[in-house]
Amino acid sequence: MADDLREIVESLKAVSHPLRLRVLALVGSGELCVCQVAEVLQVPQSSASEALRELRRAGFVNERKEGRWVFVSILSAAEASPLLKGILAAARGLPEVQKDRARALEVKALGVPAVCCKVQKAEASHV
Amino acid sequence: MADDLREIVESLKAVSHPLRLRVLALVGSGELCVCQVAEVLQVPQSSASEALRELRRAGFVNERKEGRWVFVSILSAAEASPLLKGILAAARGLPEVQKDRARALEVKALGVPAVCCKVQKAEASHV
DNA sequence: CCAATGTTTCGATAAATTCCGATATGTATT
DNA sequence: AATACATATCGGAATTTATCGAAACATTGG
Repeated sequence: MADDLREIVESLKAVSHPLRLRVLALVGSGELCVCQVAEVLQVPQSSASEALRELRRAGFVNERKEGRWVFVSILSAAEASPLLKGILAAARGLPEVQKDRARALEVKALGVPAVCCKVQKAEASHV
Repeated sequence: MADDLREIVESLKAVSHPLRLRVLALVGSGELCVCQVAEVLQVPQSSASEALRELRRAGFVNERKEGRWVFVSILSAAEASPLLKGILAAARGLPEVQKDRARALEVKALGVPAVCCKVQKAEASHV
């Protein structure tokens, strides 16, 4: 994938961040839309969006648009790379990541529309 | 090794840096002393030392003192971790890293004392 | 003890990153 | 067209990081 030092450094920078690493690990366990990511991780929607943008630039994930929703998943080309494998393997064992995954199951069960409305409400009542 | 999100993020930050990644890859191909690292990578000795400190804090390398020299190598406990394996695998393919390794062979052939004196001289003539 | 030398830490400025509310963009629905 | 809604981007103050010469520290050998 990346055959240049700078590119790999940029990719590493992308995951050298608590939220972005959690997002990557979360997406690594299955496709999600942006609002689901924001809801699962309990962060502002703009933060989720920015985290995903960086992960996209790093070449780790890709997006699939469906109407106004954007679904994100691990880029299959990257899935084979030793680097991503190592990162995901390291992340999988973390308690925080496991909790996020459990929460993702609940959120997925609700369906996308319900979740996204919930996010909107959370934003509004955020003071 | 690291069983906490923050620790892994700190480890990733340590290698999200051109010089530090090069240093890690270099040490990954065999033990070197600090002055050799500085000479191979053509950086000030203090930069090499700082890079190694971060890699040590990240749990990737350890040191072995021999007189006034400090030899650094990959921490054997870390060598087994998927994360480090992935990082080293990704780095190995980079042209810059391969050049560094070729240069390391030359520098190693000179022996430690000759190299370290050379570094001193380079510093002095650095204007 | 003193000088030489390898390494580490400090200092200080410049540059990059983080964070999230506000705003903009694009897409469906009516 | 107008509204609603999901996502993306912007602004910009606060925090962190990078860099490397200078100075401090540690070890060896006279």
